[in-house]
Amino acid sequence: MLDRQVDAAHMAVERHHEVMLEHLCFAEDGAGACRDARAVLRRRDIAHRHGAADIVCHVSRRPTVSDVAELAGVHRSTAARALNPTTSGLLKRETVARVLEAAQRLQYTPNTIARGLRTNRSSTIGALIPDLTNPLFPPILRGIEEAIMPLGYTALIVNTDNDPERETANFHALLARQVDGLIVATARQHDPMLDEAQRRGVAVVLVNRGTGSRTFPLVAGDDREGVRDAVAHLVGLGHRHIAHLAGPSGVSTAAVRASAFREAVAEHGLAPEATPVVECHGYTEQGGADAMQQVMDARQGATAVLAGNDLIALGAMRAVQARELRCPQDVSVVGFNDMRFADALSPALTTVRVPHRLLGIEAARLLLERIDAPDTPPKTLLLQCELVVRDSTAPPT
Amino acid sequence: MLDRQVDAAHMAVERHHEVMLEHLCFAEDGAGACRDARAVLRRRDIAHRHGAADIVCHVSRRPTVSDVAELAGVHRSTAARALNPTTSGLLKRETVARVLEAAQRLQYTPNTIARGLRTNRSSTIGALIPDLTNPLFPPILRGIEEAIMPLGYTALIVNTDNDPERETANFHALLARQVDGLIVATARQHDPMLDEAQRRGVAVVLVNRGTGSRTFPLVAGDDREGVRDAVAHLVGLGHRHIAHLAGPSGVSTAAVRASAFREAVAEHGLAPEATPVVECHGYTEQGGADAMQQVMDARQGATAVLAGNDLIALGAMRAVQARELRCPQDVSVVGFNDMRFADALSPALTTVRVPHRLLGIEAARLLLERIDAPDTPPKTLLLQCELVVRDSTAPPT
DNA sequence: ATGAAAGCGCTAACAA
DNA sequence: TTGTTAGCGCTTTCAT
Repeated sequence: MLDRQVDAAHMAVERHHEVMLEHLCFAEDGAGACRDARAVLRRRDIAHRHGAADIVCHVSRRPTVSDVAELAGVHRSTAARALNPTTSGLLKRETVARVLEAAQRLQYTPNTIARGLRTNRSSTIGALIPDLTNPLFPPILRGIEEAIMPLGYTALIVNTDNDPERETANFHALLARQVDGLIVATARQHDPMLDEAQRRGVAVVLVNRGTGSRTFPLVAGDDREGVRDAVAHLVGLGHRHIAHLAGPSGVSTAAVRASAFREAVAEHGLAPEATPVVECHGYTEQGGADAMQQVMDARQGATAVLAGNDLIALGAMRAVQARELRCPQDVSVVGFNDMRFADALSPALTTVRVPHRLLGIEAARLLLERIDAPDTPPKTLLLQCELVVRDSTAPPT
Repeated sequence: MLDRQVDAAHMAVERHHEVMLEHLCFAEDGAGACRDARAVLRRRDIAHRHGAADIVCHVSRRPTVSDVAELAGVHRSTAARALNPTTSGLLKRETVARVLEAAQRLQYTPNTIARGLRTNRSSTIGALIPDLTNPLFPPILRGIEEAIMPLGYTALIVNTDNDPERETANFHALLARQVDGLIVATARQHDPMLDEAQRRGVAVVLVNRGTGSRTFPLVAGDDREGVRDAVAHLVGLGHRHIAHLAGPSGVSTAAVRASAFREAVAEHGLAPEATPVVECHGYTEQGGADAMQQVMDARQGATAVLAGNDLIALGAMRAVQARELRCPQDVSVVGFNDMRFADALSPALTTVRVPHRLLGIEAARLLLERIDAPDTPPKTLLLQCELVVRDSTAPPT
């Protein structure tokens, strides 16, 4: 039909097609009356004038394998086999061609949902993200997408706003959609949602943030190493009073970075009094600004701060500038993550780059592995970080 | 098992439960052998030691309505009715209670996919986004989510990278998942994907970017007004040579803003030679930097530029600084969007704020409307923009 | 107020 | 190589 051969056989099939489409209309209006009102509402009656015959046919619903089969003159299952690359080898070439052509004509697209019901797989994974507007997460999602799309998977992405209630609601929404697995960027040290996931036997991979236990695979940056590099950089510049503006407790990255900070400064022989750790109430600009106020109010002023992440660093720099102090001349600031625009801030932020896109890619890979083999012991993958020195750090004056 | 009350009735139910679970195991290993290998692989055999009875039961698959019904001692359809708030009114209170309790005990979650197959709705919408790492889009997605989640919808989000091939592939992946509708932020003036969507009768709402025709509803910022305000601001500061760094052609926002720019400068009596429009090759920093070079190379230097968006503005400011010129003293720069961190750039960017989150909310509302009533004529909704004056604009020197 | 039964679109074991 | 058949989990009409 694609190549317009004009022979009897062709004409016959052509007629068959029209009849079938008419049949579909009847099915819709007659026997199909059992469909619910919605379906009827959704139907769009697109009229095609068909050549000389001048027959108007209503394309009233999505074509199914059965429609394709009928048009191709084969059985439903044969059509299904032809449409599936893995099974199409079992069929005669000519049959496959005929079915494929029919599918094309009808603009057939398989119904993944129906397939999923049968095969018990949705080819969909869920991604739980604390906050999409935090520039840290989009690259992770890009990585995830990059890894899964070639394999026919799609990601359902949900925000949790660090709100346990939203988190559970979203979690259940994802489960109800039969996701094959979950990538979780919202993990807390003690996380009831993850306990439930464990109980239910859902495949889960954590990204960026971990939990207290080793229950799930985790892909994260090697924060410990990153902190060590950052502290070495500051000490190398001559700083002896360094504060750490830690992320909120309960989040693993905050805990790891804080503990790594204490270790690192100790290694350089700095006393705890000269290296205070202040907890921010969130991985936010405001959190950073508030914490920085405290540091500046303290008796023994720090000449440098290591922020728990770039947003905290930004808040800290603003707090510094608000007091008519200058960064880096009066206070050096180091961030964490190297989020987008870290290099466009004023001053350009010295920070520890975490390979977020790669985090996403590896997490997705691990998840797909786990979906196929749920009982392999959970791996932890720490990806290398890199200190990026820009303009927010300088020797103390 | 949850509340350890020890009375006869409870025990009875308890036994029933165990029997049922055992039954499930048998079904899995015996008659259930027709399940495919995957399903067997996925099953997790969690062993519970149950008190004194010491019975080990295997929770081998997700509970279904049938399981709930069996445990509650009612028919499948009764259980389904009880579980559905709209139909539970038809049942005796006590029956409903019994079913609900059974559901709770089994940790039952409905299978949205199976429901969708039956009802022809997936309660899922698709969102096509050019690039998630462009800070313009996350707030739109947040808005969408905010509007749809309370109604039980979830969003499948895909990136297209402005690549038509990826776009079509993703489009079909979404269709295959039976999305109820699509929110499209990737529209081009002439867009084959949208033509196909039109042919297939998919519910679509455009957000931020429109097309040449009025086929689909559109929610966008009132760019024309925003541009007018920006130009008035620059003229008010005394600028008489203003360049526009336009977005890439083919994208509606670029065309609208450019045309609005020409209108606005004409209204202020500025000659076309004094108000050149340079097209950037992308809504990117690099695009902005390259275009700014051209402007600075031109004979008649501009004292101010209106950028097509904030990324272009950022690129422009960098190009200015790279030539040892200063912004705003030598060149004033105005952006568009007021993306996140626009206020943290150096200098803080004067820009036109577009209410992105609201765009998302309204687009989602419109889409839900359209899903229920596909034949209403498409509306266009332009939301008000607001000029935010910061430090990147000043009188010419 | 509840049960019986059919069917959404697809796949896969079995049969021919 | 292809057809037959059953069933995934859910909803919904019809019957009781």
